[in-house]
Amino acid sequence: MRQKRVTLEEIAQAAGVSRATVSLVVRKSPLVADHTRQRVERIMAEMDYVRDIGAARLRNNSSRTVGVIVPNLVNSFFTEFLSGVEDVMAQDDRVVLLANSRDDPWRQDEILQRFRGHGVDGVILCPAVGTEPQLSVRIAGWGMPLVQALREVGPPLDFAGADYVAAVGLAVRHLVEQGCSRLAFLSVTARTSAREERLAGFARALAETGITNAGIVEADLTWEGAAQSAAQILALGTRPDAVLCFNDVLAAGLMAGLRRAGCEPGRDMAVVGLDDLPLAELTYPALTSVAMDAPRIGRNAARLLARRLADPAAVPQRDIVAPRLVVRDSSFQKV
Amino acid sequence: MRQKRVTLEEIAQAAGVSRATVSLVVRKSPLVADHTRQRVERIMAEMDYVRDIGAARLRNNSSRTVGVIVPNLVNSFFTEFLSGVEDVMAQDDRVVLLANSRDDPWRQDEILQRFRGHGVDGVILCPAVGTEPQLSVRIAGWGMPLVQALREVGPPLDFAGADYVAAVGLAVRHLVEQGCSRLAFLSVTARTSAREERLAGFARALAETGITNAGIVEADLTWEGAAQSAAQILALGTRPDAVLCFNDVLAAGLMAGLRRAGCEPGRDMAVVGLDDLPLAELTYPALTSVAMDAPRIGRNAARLLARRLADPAAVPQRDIVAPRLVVRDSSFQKV
DNA sequence: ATTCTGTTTTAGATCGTTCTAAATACGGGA
DNA sequence: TCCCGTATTTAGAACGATCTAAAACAGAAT
Repeated sequence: MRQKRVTLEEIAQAAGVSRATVSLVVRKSPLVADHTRQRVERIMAEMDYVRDIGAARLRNNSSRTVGVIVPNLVNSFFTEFLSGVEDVMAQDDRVVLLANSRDDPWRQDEILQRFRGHGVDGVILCPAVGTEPQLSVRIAGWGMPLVQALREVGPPLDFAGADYVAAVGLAVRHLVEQGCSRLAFLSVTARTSAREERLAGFARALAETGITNAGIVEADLTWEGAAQSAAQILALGTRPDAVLCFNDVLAAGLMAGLRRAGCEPGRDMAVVGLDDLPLAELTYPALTSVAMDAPRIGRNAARLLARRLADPAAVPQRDIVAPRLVVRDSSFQKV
Repeated sequence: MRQKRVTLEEIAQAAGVSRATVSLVVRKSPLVADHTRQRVERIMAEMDYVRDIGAARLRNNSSRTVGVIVPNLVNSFFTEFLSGVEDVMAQDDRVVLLANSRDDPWRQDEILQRFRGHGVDGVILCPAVGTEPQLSVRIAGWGMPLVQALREVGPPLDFAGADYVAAVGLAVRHLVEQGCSRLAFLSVTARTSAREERLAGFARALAETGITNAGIVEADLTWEGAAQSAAQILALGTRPDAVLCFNDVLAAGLMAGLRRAGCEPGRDMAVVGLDDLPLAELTYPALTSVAMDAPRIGRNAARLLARRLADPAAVPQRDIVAPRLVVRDSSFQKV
């Protein structure tokens, strides 16, 4: 039995004022007299009035709703990111529409249309693999404020991410200090801006430190994928004494695979991850990683969007968080 | 520059029919003639029409929007659950409003009001610790369809969860088969229905197998909390040879704590978790756990809500998924 | 009293859709 | 030709808020 809503009209009736006045009270306008405001507020509380934001939006075009699209809800990096977004949005009394593109550009399009239909004020998007570069301008064409996060397509607009080039640099320098001299990189097959950035960081760090590139191996972005690539890594022309991984999930998988192949990570081979997910503490040996503070990136993205909503003409801004090296046990190498 | 929406009226104009007819086309009503439908559909596509769901809801009271409230976005059990919910909702062309109560009943109330204001069709709630038992009836009083998930307060209504009593039974029987004879339980301080259920399962399983209860220890629901409780467990009056943990996060933390105290899990002490999170594969030794299929619980919850929306008078239903034991290396015990 | 401020309040139109009830069109059969 | 039933279409009133422009109300100054 769907309840009927208490409306402004009814409150107005009960308070002996007009709908318009009650509306002003709801919106905390300074125009209404104190005694009126108090009376109306009391009555609203008594009658359990809940403002209909949908109806309001119809008139004034602000739904206090934002869409968030992530490519994945299993990788905890994205959920920590999401948690940061949700956090700031809740503080601003906004609500998050969540959707999972599963890294499928077609699904992503569907979701965007759905969001459009729901009248979101703006969108935070981590573009799916294979997203057309023009997507961000298409979205702009709809008049829908957009912030990209973690990955990026199209011309540089509002963006919240992390400095993976620097992150890779930190990791490589750490390994060099540990005495490693032949370094491999475990990358992923999926082509995203995040991947390009890490590869670029790898190339740059090799150049800067002069360490040997033992090779780049690609794996699927899963635990098993990484475990299977252990064999490839051990068979590389120049056998590496350290492996830097695209992220912690791959690093954890790789360590399992190496051990299965009789190569003990943290002793026979140094392994370093990226992201510093909570699981880094729980692997064995505990995983050395570079922390990216995903919740913070999420908060940044939310704030960027809030800024854009407040001032649609603002100049595009990029918020990049700095990485922090967290040394644990997997990066020692004692041959 | 916020774009103006293309409206029904404009489509109607362009197609030389009335607003009402276009509305019928949008809703795929069989009432309109085929040639009209086709013409209108073509024009809608040309003009990039997007139906305003908010406006529609205002009239017909269905927003195709559901709220989901979880107490936590870091524990991957909840995010996998969420992923299942989102999945089914997207299939039904519904959109998920996500919020995180952080296990705070007061925040949870705020969120519910916010959702109410946004006119959600219904809510999936995993109640925060300390939620008043009357909450579910209060929500019903608002005419807001509700499905509870994973945890439960108040009289039995629609609920999607897992059979933790059976899960604990599986784990205990497995440990007994391994030759364990003195069993401890690592529980949590937070008082939820999930906790009660697991404790009940523990008591029942002890009674059925006749194994010795070495004691129940409580920890905070974090990795560090569990690590610290290792000492307490080792100091128990009857020293246990196996520990069953509230969930995998605690189990992983406990294993780290035990090892730090010089007690090797999987050799000196059997450890079993619950939930079978992805991290269970990555701990060392790999964690024996009881899989609960969180995404499936999420899908169940979504379907329960869909059912309730379709038929508000349906008799309450409970969907409980059966547990599955996953044996890995942490449950062997070879003193 | 009247006029003039400035403060509060309000009627009525509006947002984009769906609903209701009624109008119109179309095809036969009488 | 006219009438009737079925198939299509439509005008106009909702839904619950906000906006605009103007009205009502004070109190002070003339």
